[in-house]
Amino acid sequence: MWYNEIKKVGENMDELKRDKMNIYDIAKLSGVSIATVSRVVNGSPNVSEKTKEKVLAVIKKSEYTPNVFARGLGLNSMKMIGILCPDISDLYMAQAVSYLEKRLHQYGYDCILGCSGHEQKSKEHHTKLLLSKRIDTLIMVGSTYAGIGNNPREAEYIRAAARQVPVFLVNGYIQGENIFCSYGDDFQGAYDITTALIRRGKKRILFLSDSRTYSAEQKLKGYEAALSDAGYPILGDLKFYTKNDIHYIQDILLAHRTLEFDSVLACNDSLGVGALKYAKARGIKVPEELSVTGYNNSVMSVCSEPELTSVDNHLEQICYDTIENMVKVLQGEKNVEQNNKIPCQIVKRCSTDF
Amino acid sequence: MWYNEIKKVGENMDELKRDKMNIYDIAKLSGVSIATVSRVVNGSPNVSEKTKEKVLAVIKKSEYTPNVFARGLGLNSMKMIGILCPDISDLYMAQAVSYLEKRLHQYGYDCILGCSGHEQKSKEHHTKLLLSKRIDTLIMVGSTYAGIGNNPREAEYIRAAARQVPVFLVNGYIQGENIFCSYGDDFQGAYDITTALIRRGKKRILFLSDSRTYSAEQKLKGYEAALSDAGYPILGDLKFYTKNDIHYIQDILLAHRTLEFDSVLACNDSLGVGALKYAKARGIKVPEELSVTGYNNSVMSVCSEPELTSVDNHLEQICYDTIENMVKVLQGEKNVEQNNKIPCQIVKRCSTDF
DNA sequence: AATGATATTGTAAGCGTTTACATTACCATA
DNA sequence: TATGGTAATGTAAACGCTTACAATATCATT
Repeated sequence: MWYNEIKKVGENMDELKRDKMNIYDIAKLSGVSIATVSRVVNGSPNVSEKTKEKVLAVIKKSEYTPNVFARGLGLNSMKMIGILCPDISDLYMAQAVSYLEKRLHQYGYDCILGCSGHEQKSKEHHTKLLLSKRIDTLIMVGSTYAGIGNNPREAEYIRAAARQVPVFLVNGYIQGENIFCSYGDDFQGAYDITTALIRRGKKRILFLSDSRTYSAEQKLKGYEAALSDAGYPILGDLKFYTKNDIHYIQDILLAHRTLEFDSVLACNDSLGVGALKYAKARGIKVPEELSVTGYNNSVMSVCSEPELTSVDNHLEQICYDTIENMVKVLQGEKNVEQNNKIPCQIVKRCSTDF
Repeated sequence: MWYNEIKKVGENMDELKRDKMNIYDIAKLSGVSIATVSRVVNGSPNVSEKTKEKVLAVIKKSEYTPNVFARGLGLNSMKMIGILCPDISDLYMAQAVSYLEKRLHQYGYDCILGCSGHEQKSKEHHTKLLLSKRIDTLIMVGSTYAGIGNNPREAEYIRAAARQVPVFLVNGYIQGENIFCSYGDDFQGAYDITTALIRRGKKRILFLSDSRTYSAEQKLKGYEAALSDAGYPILGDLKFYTKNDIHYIQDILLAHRTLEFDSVLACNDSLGVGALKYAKARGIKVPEELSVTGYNNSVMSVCSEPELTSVDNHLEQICYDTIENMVKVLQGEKNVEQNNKIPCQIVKRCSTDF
């Protein structure tokens, strides 16, 4: 065998431990062929009990770990999932990645993380990089810009990625072959919040958002639908777009003195906290004079004073479903749900009086 | 060549695009050998300009991507860094991972993320998993339990890992061969905060912590040193250990009615916010009657009311240094700093009167 | 035109697995 | 004891790259 001529393998196991062992070493030490070692390692049933024990003993003693690169070459998979996340320092996305990783791990997958930032170019670049690592599937965290023609390019590159591996969107929504979405029903969430505010007699609800993502658009639609259903007008000046920075929000609201509103529906908790800061700065009492609601039910909503009424969109469930679907797809199951919408739930705290 | 007999490769490139191309396909299409293709792909200087262009054109047209598994096999590296993070949903660690990933990416490395939780067993398990993926180095985020004999086992398994690949601790501290630490000088941070409180006449400073990590121990020592230097006694009942949960902290402090303190030095912002909630619940005015300081300067410190004075320990710098050191080590540089301590800085906000 | 140096390209071994297929061992049955 | 079937094991090709070394091309000198 060419192999033995290259590596002069001694008989003494202690001596061997120095270098990384390979399957030939194990085979030799246990007196079987590499095929048998491979079978043992991979839990094949076609190995006699005696042989299995013998090989396992050697493996244990020699601290052998199969080379994942070689295995990857043979199987064309390393059981690696790519996770693309615009910003892992964002509380919500970090939470998502945490849930995803946990579940992936339970299924024996590892994840390689790409933090792309929010720019289109950069997202595409990171996607390419992840794909070049021969990941088994790609999970994209965070809402997509697939609103009314807002960013047609995003849909395109995601569909392109889906031609290579199954793509799973966490809180994104794009339809296409090999694309699977799981997301919170933000239309309903915003509808419910708006309705609750209306019931408490609010007339001018400020819709506070920082982006034009699919998720944000759904919230907007829910907000508008609730207003319509209550027979209220939809006012353009009450749709307020700003930067996601607490103090910036405070300042910009302070600057718009003429803008009148009796409540704020913020599209995330950070925006909600910004609104609270504004109220504090102007000496407006919350919730007596102003109701404020956040969104996502993050830890921020519980840091503020008063604590922020928010919407829990069951991120854990979303992530869980994502991985379940992924496993199904990888197992070749047909007819996996491509459009998994999960209901939201209002979490009442002290920034509202309902 | 055996190869051509297996895959009947047509001359028409469009026809080829169906399956993934490999280096033989590219070689054939460009009329060169695979060695030359490899050289072009890896930017070797020993290729004529003409050939390079020709090959690159084919590569582009055929959308060829080198197989990372095969490359990994040959080079015994996939340019992959393992990041072990106890809890990626923790703001501080998520921020760290974000910084690390960004910098790694600039150096052409990808990172595979393992979220281990805080338990020893689980950490060891995840470490093994990461190592089995043949990562180039291992980065461990979060403080280690290497305090005064608190968890001797942790040091052991980290040293074991360091026998396989270089290990980099972000905010951890363990000495050993092949182990490189970068961390904030929390002794100094706590010392400075404590001194500032003392200067404002505080007599009974509550030291609020949730763990016995190296970092927490350093803070404790800084706190005690500052007290000593000011000629103050170190009182056991003022060292308060609790769970890291805002409402739990509020409740437990409320329950300890007899415990008197005029200021709180919290070991992280979450604990600090808990203390603020406690003050609010008891109607104690902050900062007039009670000063509260947090630690880490996270977004939480700016959500609360009043906003929390905190300590910025320059996480970005820590992460940056970590990667710089890592690259040096991988380049075979000798004498890389194994003990990189970075100064902290107080960020004054409204929860203190200094 | 022959020579030698250098630039460019090619050949084939090696990386460590998996697995189809071939071979051998084992055992019950005729 | 021969026979056939099954269980266990082994052999060798295949995965797609890198790279040492060999071979050839190129070109300026003599």
